[in-house]
Amino acid sequence: MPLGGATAQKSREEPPIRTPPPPDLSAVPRSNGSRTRQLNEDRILRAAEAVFAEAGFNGATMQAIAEAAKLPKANLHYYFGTKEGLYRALLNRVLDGWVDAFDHFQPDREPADAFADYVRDKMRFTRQRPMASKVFANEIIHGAQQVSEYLKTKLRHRVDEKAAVITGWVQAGKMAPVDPHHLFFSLWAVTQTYADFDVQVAAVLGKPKLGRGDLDDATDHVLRLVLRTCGLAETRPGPPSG
Amino acid sequence: MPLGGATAQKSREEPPIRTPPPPDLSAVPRSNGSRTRQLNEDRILRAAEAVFAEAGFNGATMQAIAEAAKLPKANLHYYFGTKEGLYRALLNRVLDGWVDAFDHFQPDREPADAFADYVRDKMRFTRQRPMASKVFANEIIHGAQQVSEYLKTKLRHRVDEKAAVITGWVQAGKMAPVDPHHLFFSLWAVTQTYADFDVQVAAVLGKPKLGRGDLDDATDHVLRLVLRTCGLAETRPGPPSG
DNA sequence: AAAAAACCTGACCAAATGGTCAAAAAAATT
DNA sequence: AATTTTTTTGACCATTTGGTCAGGTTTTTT
Repeated sequence: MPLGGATAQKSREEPPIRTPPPPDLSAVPRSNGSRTRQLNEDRILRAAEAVFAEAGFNGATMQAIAEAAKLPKANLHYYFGTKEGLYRALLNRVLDGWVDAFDHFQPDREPADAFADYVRDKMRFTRQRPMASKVFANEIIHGAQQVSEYLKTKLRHRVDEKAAVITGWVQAGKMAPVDPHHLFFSLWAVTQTYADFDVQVAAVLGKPKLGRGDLDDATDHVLRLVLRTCGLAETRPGPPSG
Repeated sequence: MPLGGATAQKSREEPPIRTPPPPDLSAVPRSNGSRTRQLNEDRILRAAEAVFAEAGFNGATMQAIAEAAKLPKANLHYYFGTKEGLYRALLNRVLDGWVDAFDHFQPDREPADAFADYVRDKMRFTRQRPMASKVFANEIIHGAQQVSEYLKTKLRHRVDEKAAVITGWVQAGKMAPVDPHHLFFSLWAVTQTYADFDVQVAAVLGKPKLGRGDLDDATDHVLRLVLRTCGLAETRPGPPSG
């Protein structure tokens, strides 16, 4: 749980009565498992994902999210406190699915299989939740204010860990030498570009909108690119006929 | 000149008098070459690039841009009319430098050289004007409202043209078969990721901020990736010793 | 069924923000 | 030097927007 959740209220002025400082629960969303709460939070987060992806943090309005969720605006504030609270909760959710794909990199696996699985996972995510990717991309582009801690600790360690696995493969002669960190950056870039920059890709391909077939082509291409980069696929330098 | 310039005013309500529709000058910035004008527009655009990159279109405020440019806010409106006008002018400027790099792809060149030059150009741009890249990325992520026309026409044709060159190389047996369009998407992705997502890259590398050395490493890596993908570099599958 | 807790929401703010304008200063032109 | 054009700005709006709140409704607990 990398990020904090919703805070309920904050008074503008400190009340004169010094109540015993409540334990700082600001980091733990007080989501008792209440049925309605669960349902509504999910509904709001879904709406927020779409609106934040489309308009960015500042462009998104609580009103727009409320309308997308078909709930009154005050309701969002009830569950998430502030706009930032909602945003953080959303980022949380997005980030959760982010690191999991790393699990494919196990020392005892065949590199080619691991990369293939990883790429396919990423591309599947791109297809299924392009909005999530955009929200994340937007956050990073604008300085990662909310997630920089996460990047510097959890993500970094995770990457270091898996970079070591790749280094191991290289040293075992199982794949061509590649800078593992930069390899990850490239993997993220080439897969997420189909979510974040979908409009550009579609425009250049002359399609009104990316379809399943396009994403399949993209996956094939990316797969080839990665395997060749790692020396895991023959690159017959000539026309397919010869 | 892919995009329009500044529009001066727009009335909220249609006046009852049907004045003859004025010739649509909305697309032509009335920038006479006045010395001060040239100077101030440039100054404002530079400030705008930084602010828009950092905060996105909606997050950026005219006030903030004015302060960055050290000019009163009303001055920006004098030169660019509206916030959108300023934004479009900025995008214009950014886009100008975007397509030029394509010139490296000439049929009679050695593929390896063309790709190397292209990648180096892109990486140089990433290093020198990361803000510009971010402004552009932001625009695309949020639907490319202002540049979709440009993407669908000028950029697309340019890419098609150069894709043909690459196809030619493949058919001549000068490089491994690759989908040229997707290859471009990958080229853009892996190079621009170092501008757009610099914060993430730095965080994962454990640096406070990307330095020249990091960008050099990145360039080496990307170069290798591209050449291997195109079958233009031997991928000795083993440790550097063997 | 009564009490408590959780939930809902219309009506309201205060602040921020894009944009306007008129009058003055500076530059360019005649 | 007079006149015209361009530039400069402080003061000023109208609108938007995040956030609050009180009082009511529903659900859960006892």
